[in-house]
Amino acid sequence: MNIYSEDNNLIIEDAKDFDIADILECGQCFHFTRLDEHDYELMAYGKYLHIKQKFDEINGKSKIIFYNTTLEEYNLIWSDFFDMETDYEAVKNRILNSDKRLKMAVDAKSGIRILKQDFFETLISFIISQNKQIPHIKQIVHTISKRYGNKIELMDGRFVYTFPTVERLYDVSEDELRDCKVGFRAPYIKNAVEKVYDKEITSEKLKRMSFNEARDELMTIKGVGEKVANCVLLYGLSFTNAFPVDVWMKRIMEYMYFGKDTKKDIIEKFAYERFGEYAGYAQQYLFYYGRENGLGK
DNA sequence: CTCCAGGTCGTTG
DNA sequence: CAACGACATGGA
Repeated sequence: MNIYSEDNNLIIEDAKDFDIADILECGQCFHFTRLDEHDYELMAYGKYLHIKQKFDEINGKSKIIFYNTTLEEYNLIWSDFFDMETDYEAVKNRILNSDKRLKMAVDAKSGIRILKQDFFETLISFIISQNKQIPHIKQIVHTISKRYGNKIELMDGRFVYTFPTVERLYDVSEDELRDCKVGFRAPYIKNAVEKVYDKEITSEKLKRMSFNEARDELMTIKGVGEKVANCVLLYGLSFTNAFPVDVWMKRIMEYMYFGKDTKKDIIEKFAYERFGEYAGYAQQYLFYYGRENGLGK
């Protein structure tokens, strides 16, 4: 991997196990827009990023362009956000040692990385996600950001909006939330915002807890069950053993391992026994691959 | 029109 | 505990 600056842009050449489309489209985040093939803009940690990846047809190597980004900003935010310190070749080896049957999924979606997203944004986003399709979730996250986030003016004159802080959302009423089309989730969001605002729940405290303690703590929030808690643990708190089981993962795991209707907590336990600390990564390859290929119908 | 979506809650058996 | 309907909203 080779990093350098060029015309206000930051360039990374030969990044291993990195595909910006896989990373953003695999269902772990919602606050981004696809501009073109491997060309995206996204918001995270109060920043806007336009990122584009070009692949060399012959050797398969790529060049990633972080537009208008300094090395300082990359080191401060994007390196962590994109989990650049993790060796995904080692991750894949561990997963495949646990089960060779994931080879199809891992090979097909080999550019996935588990983003280290902001805890609060991840919590609210996945409360919204329940019983909704991904395009709807994205739409609602964009609406909430546009109404209550910070406005950033881009160099071309366009405006983009960061996800709001907990302090800003604290002043937003349930009716105003409903007007963002969150429906019956409005009181759930309210409850989550209050607990985080009051510092009853903080990412620092959760990160110091064991996996089970942190999950139980998250589930004290109304509207946060096992699945949403697992998503927050995996995407927003770096608990890589979290294994969210939604309708898709249930279908996929039943198709691959059980062959019959199986309860979600049995599936989750099975995954942890098989993949251990790497269960979260395994889940992401399976979810994205299985969903795209309709595994388990 | 009916069915379902990266679920969870409250209520019954 | 396990099972089941309700819950907003929008797209197929």
